[in-house]
Amino acid sequence: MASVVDGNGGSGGLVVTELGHIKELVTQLEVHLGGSSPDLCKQLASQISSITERSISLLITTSTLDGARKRSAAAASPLSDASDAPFVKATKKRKTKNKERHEVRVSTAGGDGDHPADDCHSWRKYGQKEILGAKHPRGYYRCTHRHSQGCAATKQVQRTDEDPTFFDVVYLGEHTCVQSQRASAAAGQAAADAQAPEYKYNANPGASSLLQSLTSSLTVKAEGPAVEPEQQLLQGWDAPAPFCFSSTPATASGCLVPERSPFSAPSTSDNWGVSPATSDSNRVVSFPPFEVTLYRSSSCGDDVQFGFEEVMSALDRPDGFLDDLDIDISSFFA
DNA sequence: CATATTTGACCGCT
DNA sequence: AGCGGTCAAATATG
Repeated sequence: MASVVDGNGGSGGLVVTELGHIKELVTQLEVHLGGSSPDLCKQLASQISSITERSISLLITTSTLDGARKRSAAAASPLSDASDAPFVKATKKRKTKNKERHEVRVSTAGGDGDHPADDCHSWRKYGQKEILGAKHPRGYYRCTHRHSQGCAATKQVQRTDEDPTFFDVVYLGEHTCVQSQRASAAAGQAAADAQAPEYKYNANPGASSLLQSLTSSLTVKAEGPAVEPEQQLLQGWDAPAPFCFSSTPATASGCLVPERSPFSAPSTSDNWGVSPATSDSNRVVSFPPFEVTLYRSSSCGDDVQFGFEEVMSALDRPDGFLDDLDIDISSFFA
């Protein structure tokens, strides 16, 4: 359930990955420290800070949520941990049934301080509960189109105990709706949905679909063993990476909202359409997290268009970065 | 008036 | 029995 693509079946490896990323950023920072781009240094420092924060969050989450879960399934085989089948014995019925469950921790940045940033979906609150042992109540939301379109997606939002500026958001179920009635910030999303409905699940269509394209149309050297399709659905949630990837976009739902994003310019989802010819190389891997931050809710549905240079520049990576990752980008930037 | 939120009641699971 | 999740009537909002 709480699976990540780190080859360890747990978040420990992820934290290591994050720490590696931090180290890499520190190295970059050292290089640029005496340089002529204080802004870059600032950005690097900010990235380091944010990744560190995520790592801490991850460790906290691991020791609470995962810990509780693992305690309840203590007898389960460690190897089966990553498949969503810890209930081998009691497969009859669970309260959460077969709903996909994805957890993310988001800050109020991009939101209004009382709510996490908009995730480009219309939610309607249907309940609130005081949760035992938690300082803050949990809000229950379902998709606005539950009745009109039978969309069964729900989410639970709860302010974290540790840091009131952060929320734990749990998405349950998949969106089956086409959000053509979304009136607010995502006005442009409707058209995008019509043409590329698989992207409607992404919090940041431009950034997410870019990386979706990257991960689905490119051959990437994985850090760990190849991921099974079922596991692909789960990664990116318990993971602190700012994106979730999926080679099966139609089943991905509710990506974490990146807090800061260089993708502030408009773009169309279909500009980043996945090449059908590359569907056989759709292995999803755990990227060294692209530091894409500063997501604004107002960018939901915005059309963004940029080229490779801009992307790499925005990602603050050298052009050869992808080469280092053994990524074949030839078919991507046509 | 239509739609969204609040909130106590209800229900199923452990 | 207690807890978490959902329902639905009352209320609020535009």
